Amino acid sequence: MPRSARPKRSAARPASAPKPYHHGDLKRVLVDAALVLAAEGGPEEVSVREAARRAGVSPAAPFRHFESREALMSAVAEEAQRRFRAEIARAMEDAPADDPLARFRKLGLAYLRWAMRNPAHFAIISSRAHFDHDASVEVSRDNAELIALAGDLLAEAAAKGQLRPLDLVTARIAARALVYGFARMHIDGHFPRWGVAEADVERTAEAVLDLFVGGLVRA
Amino acid sequence: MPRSARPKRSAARPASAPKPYHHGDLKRVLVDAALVLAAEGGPEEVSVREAARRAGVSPAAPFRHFESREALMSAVAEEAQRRFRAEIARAMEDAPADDPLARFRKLGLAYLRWAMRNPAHFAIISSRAHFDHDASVEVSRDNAELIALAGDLLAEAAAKGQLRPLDLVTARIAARALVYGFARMHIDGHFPRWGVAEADVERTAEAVLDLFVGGLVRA
DNA sequence: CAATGATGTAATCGACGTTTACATTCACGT
DNA sequence: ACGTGAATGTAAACGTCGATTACATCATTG
Repeated sequence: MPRSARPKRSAARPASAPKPYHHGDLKRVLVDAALVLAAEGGPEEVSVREAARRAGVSPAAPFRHFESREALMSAVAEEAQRRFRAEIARAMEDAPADDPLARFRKLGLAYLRWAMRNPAHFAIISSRAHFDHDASVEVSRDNAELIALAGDLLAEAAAKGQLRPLDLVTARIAARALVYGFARMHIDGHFPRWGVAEADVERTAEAVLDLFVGGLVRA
Repeated sequence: MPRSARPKRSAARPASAPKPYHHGDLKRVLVDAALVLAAEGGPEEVSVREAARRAGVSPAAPFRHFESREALMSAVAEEAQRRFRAEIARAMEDAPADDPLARFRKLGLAYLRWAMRNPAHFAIISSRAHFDHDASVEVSRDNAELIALAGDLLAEAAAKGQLRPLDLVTARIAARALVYGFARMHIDGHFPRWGVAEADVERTAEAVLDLFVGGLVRA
């Protein structure tokens, strides 16, 4: 029975058709499944076998597309990084072009907001424990750009006389430590202990950021 | 529980004697082995089997003393927490008793110093991922005391008019986010990317802390 | 000194990452 | 249209891990 026109990789294959031997877009599906697994149970819960299971494929299949679990995690990290970068870029668009300190604040807010809402994906991006950062140009480049952006904004603000006298390199590192620390406190479950309810986390993040920026400005 | 219960069996067995069936102090030895494993390869590298191997005991033996890997990690966390607390206490002893802001700074420095020198143990203490915080009263209590101490010092400083007008709760959270973030940047391997060499990390930590405290004081 | 409980071992289980040999299908040159 | 090689799937296996079970050894104590 010649199955005349096979929907090779067209949209949804009819529900009655038998599962085709080839998946069509397994690589992408595996990454998506891994993203979901991470979101559900944290980065550690991502397993190659479970991703394969959810993709409806044998345990060995993923290894046709990823050398190892770490390689899969790298792909996951790159997708997460793309989303993160997109959110940052969007936030910077509607920030006042002429006020570097306001832009700096907006940058911090966007960083924190995304981290609060995508804790597992943020965790994957942010720690060497989950994939090989050195092997992923994209994540490295994005990160370098973020660092540079924050540094430039601080330098502009200083040039405009908005800041008290301080070392810009130190300020840049302190700013990063502040937002990264806040994000990790959230990820690592500190806030219940600090009396900060889940619903208040974003508000608290803003208050903390404002307090920090307030400490940078000239009195 | 004093740690004096040493020669359960008469004396240390002569090197030539056959290995006795009972180990004598397996629980302690397992925790020590796990601490070493963590220090060598990070918290994730701690395995029950490897700890058993290093203790010269069968893979099932540890389960006589710990219900699960997580229980072992809890014991590890409690030992690490003891060491951390001791270092903090020591640092607070030689801090000026009458200058709350100086004490606050000293507290931050001690926190960072220990975290820089014991990254894996700090990581274990600091994240729910590695053991069940809620099941460990000791770690919870220590942490609450640390939070309270920082809060009290800030409040004292405010009462003495050392601080600019600010919300103390927010300042406390910001301070923690700053030091925790710095510590995690170190753990998660951010600093090479930030142009901070390993040798400069403690110096940088001090600069960052000073910049933050400088932002709290009244101008 | 015998009973009992504490603490060890051996064997086993299921989940995982990964590899190997083999099966199926796609893509492309003739 | 065909046939062949590359791409992509499966099945089965290996070793490691956490964990459980049945059994062995030993220390304590009535």
